[in-house]
Amino acid sequence: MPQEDKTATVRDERYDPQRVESKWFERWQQDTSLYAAEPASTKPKYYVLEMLPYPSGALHMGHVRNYSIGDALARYMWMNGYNVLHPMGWDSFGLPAENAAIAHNTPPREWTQRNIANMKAQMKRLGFAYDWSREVTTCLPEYYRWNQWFFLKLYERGLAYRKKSKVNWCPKCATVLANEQVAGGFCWRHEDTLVEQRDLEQWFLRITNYAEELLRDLDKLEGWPDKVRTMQRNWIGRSEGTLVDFDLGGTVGPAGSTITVFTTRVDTIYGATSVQLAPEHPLVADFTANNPELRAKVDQLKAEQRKAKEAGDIGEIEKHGVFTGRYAKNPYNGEPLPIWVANYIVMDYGTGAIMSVPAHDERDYEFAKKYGLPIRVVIVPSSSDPEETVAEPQLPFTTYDGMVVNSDEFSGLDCVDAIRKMSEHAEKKGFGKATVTYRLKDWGISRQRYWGTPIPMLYCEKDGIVPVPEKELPVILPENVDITLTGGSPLGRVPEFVNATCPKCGGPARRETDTMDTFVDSSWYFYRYADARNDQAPFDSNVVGYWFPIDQYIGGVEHAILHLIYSRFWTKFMRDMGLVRNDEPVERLFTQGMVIKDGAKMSKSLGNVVTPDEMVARYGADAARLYSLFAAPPDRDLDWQDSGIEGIHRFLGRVYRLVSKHSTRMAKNTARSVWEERLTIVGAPGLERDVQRKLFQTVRRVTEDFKGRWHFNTSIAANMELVNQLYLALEHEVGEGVTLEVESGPPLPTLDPEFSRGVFAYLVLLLAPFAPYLAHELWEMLGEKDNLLRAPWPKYDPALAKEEEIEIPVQVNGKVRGRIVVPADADDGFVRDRVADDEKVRAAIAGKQVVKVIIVPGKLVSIVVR
RNA sequence: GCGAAAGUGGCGGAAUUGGCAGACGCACCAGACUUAGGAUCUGGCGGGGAAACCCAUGGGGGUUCGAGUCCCCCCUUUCGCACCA
Repeated sequence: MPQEDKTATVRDERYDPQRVESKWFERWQQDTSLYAAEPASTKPKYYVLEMLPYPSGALHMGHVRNYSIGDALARYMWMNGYNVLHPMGWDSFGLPAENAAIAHNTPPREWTQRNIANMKAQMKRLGFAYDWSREVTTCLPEYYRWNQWFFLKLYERGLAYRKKSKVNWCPKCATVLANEQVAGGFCWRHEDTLVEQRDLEQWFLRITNYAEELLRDLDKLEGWPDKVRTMQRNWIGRSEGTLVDFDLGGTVGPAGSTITVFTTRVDTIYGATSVQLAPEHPLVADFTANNPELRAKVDQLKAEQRKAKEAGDIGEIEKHGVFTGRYAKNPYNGEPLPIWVANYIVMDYGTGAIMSVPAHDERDYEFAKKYGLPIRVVIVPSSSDPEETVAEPQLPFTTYDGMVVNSDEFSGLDCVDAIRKMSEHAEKKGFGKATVTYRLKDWGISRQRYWGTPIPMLYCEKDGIVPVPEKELPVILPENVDITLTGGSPLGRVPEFVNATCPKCGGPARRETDTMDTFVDSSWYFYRYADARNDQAPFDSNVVGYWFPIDQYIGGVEHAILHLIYSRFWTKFMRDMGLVRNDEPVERLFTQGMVIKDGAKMSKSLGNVVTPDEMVARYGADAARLYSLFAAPPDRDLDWQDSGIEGIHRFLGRVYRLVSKHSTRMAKNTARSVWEERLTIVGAPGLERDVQRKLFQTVRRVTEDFKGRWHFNTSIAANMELVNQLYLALEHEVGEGVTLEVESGPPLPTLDPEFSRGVFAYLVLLLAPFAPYLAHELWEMLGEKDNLLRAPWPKYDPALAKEEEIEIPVQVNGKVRGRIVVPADADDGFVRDRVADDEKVRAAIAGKQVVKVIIVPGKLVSIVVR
């Protein structure tokens, strides 16, 4: 800092984020290998990942928050000597590109590329430390060819199959949705749009093959939030039960001659007094074929169920049913049971048919009461005293804690035993078996849209379904496709694409025109980062073996059952084909809260949006990042307040002025080992000791926040406290009326130059993960030559962080009545003496009898008197 | 209906294992420096009271020398699941 140039000095001492940040931005632009992970290293590896964004056009504050957390962690791990992999990419296939294309007449690829360029520039301006040499863009053939390759592998293994079935159709998306993409009957992208059911031929992935393992391994994911694990558990929805065939006594129609019922309580089957079918059950069509009256009633029930489902309250539907006039035989006792159709029985769970046991099921009880069906008790409470006559239980009696009665040879068994024995019985007799059902269904991945990975399959009149040979991959997504027309897959209107040659017979074949769900792209993208430029394989197994599993994954909880369950499935499939060795992709998962403003999620329609660009322009990237970490703990929702970032801006200015003022008065050109040793001196004098203690306390707090709870808001608060104390400490030495702002005047208070340098260097190191621009600027100002990014994280000596003397409160009968000052390690006897000396305490206990004295070392003294 | 999380000053939030409630920041008030201040520095800032003190962590009970923290009941908000047979 040139002393003779007054104006320069003045300008330099004012914190100007634009000046500081543009300087470092330029430097960082020059060095493309700055944040590159080392391919092989003796250092321990650390893979930190934030969920890749959809390139919608611009980053929003939610992104900034997500990436600020990840970036702070990445920088912290670098400073702790890890070989860090911190990549970024683009989830760049998907509907918005098509919709934008239709709205603005821009091809999806152009729109997407423009958005990527803009968002990448924003990320760089925000100073996120990504290894851009590993950038993954899912809409490029070099990426999606491996989607196609994986699809062929799945097909080879029977894990991809084609089937006609009822599928979810979103009229706004004009495409099919997976079950996971339907929320309460509505489209996950259009919360006001009801999903319709359509019969379509679709490609499915057999995720249900892994249902059991996906469920079981949740227990191993101890680094995941319980909330997410619970959501996945619920989604998989494992249920043990028994399938039982009820005979109709002859074929009714195409749907056959038996009703298969799923029940978790086969032990209650002797209490069944009817069979209930879902209105959509195939047999119902047979029953109503020649019975218009019944059909009308069934249609009514169907409509009621549909309405309730659409309203999202199928749980509260008023139960209605109609007797079909038919009977089915209970195979256990040969009893004919009336068959009903009921509006509360849904086709998409179990078999769509139940046995109704009013005595032991609340719903059946309610239904039976309403329609006057018989109620027969077959389970009674287990009695501890066998002599006692078993009382009639309060109905419905639904617990497993009971004993079976009135059930032939099964009478006398307890419920759990009975379920097992009765299932075995069914299997032996050939009318049923124990089974496990899941709520999880196979993953439908066909999409009738343009902007996605073409499914590499062919349809030949002679050879049927034929996969595209591996060597012909990728099947390139054609350009210049008219996507403005609706109805059917856009690719179907491109003859050059559709018309192909059958690789088996050489005859004409038709190409599959549906594209893949974009969740395919994101199911394995993080493996590609490990070996992003491989053109022989999706990745090299050994390279992936080094980096995986991901040590820390950070993203929004909204992907709890979509992306995160698909990714787990994909990993297990790749493991089974020998491509990866890990069972799970992610070791630790962190779900950050949303950014809200004025009590609502930021959205254009509410007009409460704050953009990163505005914030960067006004306060700089550091302030925007720091505020997004400071305003709330990362796992909670963040309430954005414009005035809050002002405070952060002020804080950064305070740090800047403090360091720049004192940088001229501290030691230069000394090695870290020198000032670090001076910093850790034992027996430092007054002011120095106060600063030293606070410094090491701060190092401890920030370090522990990184290791533990990730409450960066308190880490940053700790840094603020340190800065506040430095201001006061340095001010204090000068005396009254002299402030640090004075341009000329008496010399500022000086700490030992080496010590001083150490203090400020540590402060800068502590801020480096959160505010990299300012930290780099100050690091350089201090004359440090090492790369701050790899500079060792500060250490703390617990002994030096310790207070010598502490003030502890003295309570009398639970009220604070006095305070004593004692050495931090004072023993009980010493404390007792001090308490006895204290005037206020003496007054409080005067004339009373001391019953008990509790001394909590270092915390408080509690005296009980009577 | 079931399950989970949360409820603390005017606001965002601290208080990690039961031990001084309100760290840090915002807003506000006062002072300093100033031609000026929307810059900067310093101080104040839960409520009541002149004070001693008293009251206060959604409400009500309890355990304890001591409860924001543990237990029971209730209220509110958010999220997840929902006739799952």
